[in-house]
Amino acid sequence: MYAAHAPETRPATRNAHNTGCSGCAHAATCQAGGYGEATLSGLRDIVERVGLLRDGEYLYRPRTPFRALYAVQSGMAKTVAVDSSGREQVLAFHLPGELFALDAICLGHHDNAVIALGRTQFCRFPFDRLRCLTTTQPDVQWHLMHTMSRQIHQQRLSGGDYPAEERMAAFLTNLSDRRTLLGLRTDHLPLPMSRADIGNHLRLATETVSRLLARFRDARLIRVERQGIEVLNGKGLREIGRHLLQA
Amino acid sequence: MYAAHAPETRPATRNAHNTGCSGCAHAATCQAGGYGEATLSGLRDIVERVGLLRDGEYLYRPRTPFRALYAVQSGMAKTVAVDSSGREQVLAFHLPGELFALDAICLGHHDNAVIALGRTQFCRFPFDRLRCLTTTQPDVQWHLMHTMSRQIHQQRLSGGDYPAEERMAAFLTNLSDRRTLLGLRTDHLPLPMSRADIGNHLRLATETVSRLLARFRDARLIRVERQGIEVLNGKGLREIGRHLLQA
DNA sequence: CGACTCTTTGATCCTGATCAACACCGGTGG
DNA sequence: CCACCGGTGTTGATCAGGATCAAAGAGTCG
Repeated sequence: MYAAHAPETRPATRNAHNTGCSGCAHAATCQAGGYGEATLSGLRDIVERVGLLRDGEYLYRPRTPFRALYAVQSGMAKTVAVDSSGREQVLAFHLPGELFALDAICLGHHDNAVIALGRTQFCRFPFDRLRCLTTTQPDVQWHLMHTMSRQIHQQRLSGGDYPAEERMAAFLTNLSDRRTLLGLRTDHLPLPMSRADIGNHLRLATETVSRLLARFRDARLIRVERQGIEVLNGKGLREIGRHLLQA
Repeated sequence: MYAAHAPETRPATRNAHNTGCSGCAHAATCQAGGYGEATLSGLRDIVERVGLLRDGEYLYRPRTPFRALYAVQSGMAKTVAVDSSGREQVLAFHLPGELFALDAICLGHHDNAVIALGRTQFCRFPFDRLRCLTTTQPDVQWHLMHTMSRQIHQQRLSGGDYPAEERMAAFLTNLSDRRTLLGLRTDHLPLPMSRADIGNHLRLATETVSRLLARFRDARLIRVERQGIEVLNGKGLREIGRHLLQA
């Protein structure tokens, strides 16, 4: 609950006409609106901007009606599910351009929460408009399906039964790879989430996260900072996590 | 490897005109072709039947080009991924009517295998025809998206960090619930997969699977048989796995 | 029947969780 | 400016859930 101190927020939603994708640093690689720039331009017309949200603020909460898909525009966010006993599970961390809330389509409402990690802005794709688009533009439809397929594919990796060290290394390498796709630096990985969040996501105790980072530090693989790490030996890190990667 | 003894098979593919969905016991509840019977009839025209495959035979293997989506028609199947070190991971078990291979859409090829558990028949939906359908029939498109969303949603459950006993109970209850949807008996659950498969899927050693089943037996929750279990107290089972269920 | 595989049960071990204590940082107010 | 304070991160000591090792029982198929 440490990062969820903010009360229910109704963040400002501005129309895209003010802030189109043309000014977005990730427009070219955005999984939500990007890819073929000309062909998918329909998406750019329906996108809205949400935010700015600050650390710990909610984009949406469980039991909220499903109205739109989202992507991070800048910053970072986490998806958190809460089970019947109140235990939280960090399902994913989202980087700019990565589409989420796809799981809510079949339910009609969100059954998990999305919370900003640090100052974060979002792109919002109203679903009714999206449905109109997909019926008229087959490539938008195809693109969405592609994205959903990718998500089904990716999730399978996180289920595996691998030692803690390998899961940790794979997690960091995966983050690095996703940043590469976005054209961001990979010698330094910001980790705006808490150690508890990382541990929860990887099924590890926070103490174990600390210890593993310390172990990687002692092996000269990384330099540990409070809100991130500096990658000294990405190859070595990838080697440790290789079994979990690229499937 | 015990259940993968069969050599590469080229199972007979018959056209649907011979064996339409009208004769299928699961037509009404089939997640692939069913739901609205009249509206989605387009799917019925493109479906082909594959099989009969026997225990351990492959429907497809990794690195096979992606040409179609599949569903189980009768019997049961498992999806198995193999990582770079050769270790296998059982990603899912498939019951009749459940669509799979959705993860291959984004890759263009299958990166895991589907293997029959006992005598099993499959429905095959050629993807090029499916794409044609979705462009002309919005409800087919919507249906597919719905199914993919559901799969994204479901998978998140299997990632959680819960004690072995809860995972096992949740697994059995989940199987039971899925059978309920299909209108099948739930007082007896066939388990045509090996204990090793179950354990792999749940991140448990086969010995632990055995011990947990024995524990449930001693608690009068189930009666253990070789290829399945008899459910004596489904409520009790659900109670143990409640944290993992229904999210 | 006999060879083989799968399952069950028991004994021991080990990875990572839990418990505990301390260090660090950021903010607040004296 | 520094003392204080609460939240977060690190490190050490102990514990336990489930893995692994080992061996015997139960189907299955020749």
